[in-house]
Amino acid sequence: MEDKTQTLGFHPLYAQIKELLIQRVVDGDWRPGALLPSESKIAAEYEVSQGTVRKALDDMASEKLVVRRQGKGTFVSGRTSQHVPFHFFRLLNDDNVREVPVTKMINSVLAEPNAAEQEALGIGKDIEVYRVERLRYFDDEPAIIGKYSLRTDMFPGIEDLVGDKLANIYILLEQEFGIIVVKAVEKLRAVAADEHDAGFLGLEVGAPLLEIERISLSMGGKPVEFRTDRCVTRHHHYLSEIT
Amino acid sequence: MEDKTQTLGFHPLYAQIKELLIQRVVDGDWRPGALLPSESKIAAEYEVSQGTVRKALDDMASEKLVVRRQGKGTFVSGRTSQHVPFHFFRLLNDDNVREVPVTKMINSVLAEPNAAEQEALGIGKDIEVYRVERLRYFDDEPAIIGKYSLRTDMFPGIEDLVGDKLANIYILLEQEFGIIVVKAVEKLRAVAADEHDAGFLGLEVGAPLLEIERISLSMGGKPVEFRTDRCVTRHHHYLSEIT
DNA sequence: GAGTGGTCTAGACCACAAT
DNA sequence: TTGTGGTCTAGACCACTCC
Repeated sequence: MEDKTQTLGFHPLYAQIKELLIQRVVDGDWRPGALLPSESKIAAEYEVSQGTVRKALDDMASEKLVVRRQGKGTFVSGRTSQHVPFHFFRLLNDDNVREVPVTKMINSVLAEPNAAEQEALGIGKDIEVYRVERLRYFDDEPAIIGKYSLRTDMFPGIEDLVGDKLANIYILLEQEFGIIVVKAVEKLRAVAADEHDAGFLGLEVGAPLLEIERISLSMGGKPVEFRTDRCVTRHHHYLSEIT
Repeated sequence: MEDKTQTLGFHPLYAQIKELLIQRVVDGDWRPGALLPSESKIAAEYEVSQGTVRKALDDMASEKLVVRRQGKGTFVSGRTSQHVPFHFFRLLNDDNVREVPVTKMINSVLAEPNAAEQEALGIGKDIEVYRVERLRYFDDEPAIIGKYSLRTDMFPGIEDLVGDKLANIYILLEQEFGIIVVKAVEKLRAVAADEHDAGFLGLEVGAPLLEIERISLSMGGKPVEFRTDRCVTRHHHYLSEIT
């Protein structure tokens, strides 16, 4: 590491180290859940002090890109290795408990992306998406009807990975493709159930539903999934914490 | 600062410093927006190294309790001094722009708290709440009907501070009472408009509305406000970012 | 006991803001 | 020029995990 000072757009050393480390994860050098080299080894490799590496890793830990454990080491983030399989799932029941829904796939298709998918995923018509529609139950009651779309350029052959594996899509993306989803941006609206919703959810047409549109972003910052769910919020709510 | 090592429930020095500093803000030693002493002065006062103070302040900055500005100093957080007056307002229009609504007060009352208010604010019947109902407009269209309740034990005389000041309640709480709201926990549901909602919002009964229940927490961790809004999401949505 | 991350310290220098 | 926070370094020691 040279070039420690540069007045134009000053870029600290630790930030450069951080970017290099992130790049290596994105490139697949270290898979989700993998153990990174120790601080001192990384410091030696890049010829900086241990404190500088520490700042880079602490930064990454605060963004949940890695997990640090005293006495063990620093690990690439991963839903698999952590105990948070439903990290992005914000629906709680009225006792403030996160129930895990039972999922039933309705259908799936490889298709040219529609306008919404193109915009959300930042792709053109030339890249197909794999679109899955599914119904989810709480306590044998249908509660969520929705679909998600995955880009096939990043996930070739995704359409063949059917079955149980698709129950938790993020674990699948990690295990099969080494892609780590680190952030989700959601837009929420109240909508009236249409005939399609009402039929699957056992409601009257016009019943209020909570619509959740989600764009999931990988560690590299790329949008990888576009999802739309419509949820019955009679006995559940969406939890949002603002700080 | 003595007692630097203690095996049972090890509590690092910087965490102790952090707690002491927070307590001084909560106690009103430093008002919202105030300039804190420099790192070196704090370090000298508590007889620790500057690095330890730095860690405490960095921690506080990451929780948005203080704002650090190179060359100027460290400031107690405050919506007033910052440029984020609608920090907790998550409704955007469909162009992803945060419009500031026009607010019209409907009524206000000092009252014994109902069950929901008691639970949300963690108070008993003995502490009255000041309850304000209001209607908010986007582009002259009524869009949000709701009410908030403030505990009168923390905000004595709040009922006399009517008018413009109540448009932004959090700035009022900072300026008049020195209370800094640092966190909000919101529960969202889709509900059907009742006659009351429909009348104010110009909708049919049964129209879908996004209900937002909010509990606001002060820097000391006390719940200070309980709010319930019902929002028309025809041209707006609620933005939630999950990391 | 060896290795890891976590804490604490001390000092040098840089970038930024105000004077 | 002075004072602030920001970066970088080097070293000592502590707490945790595993062998």
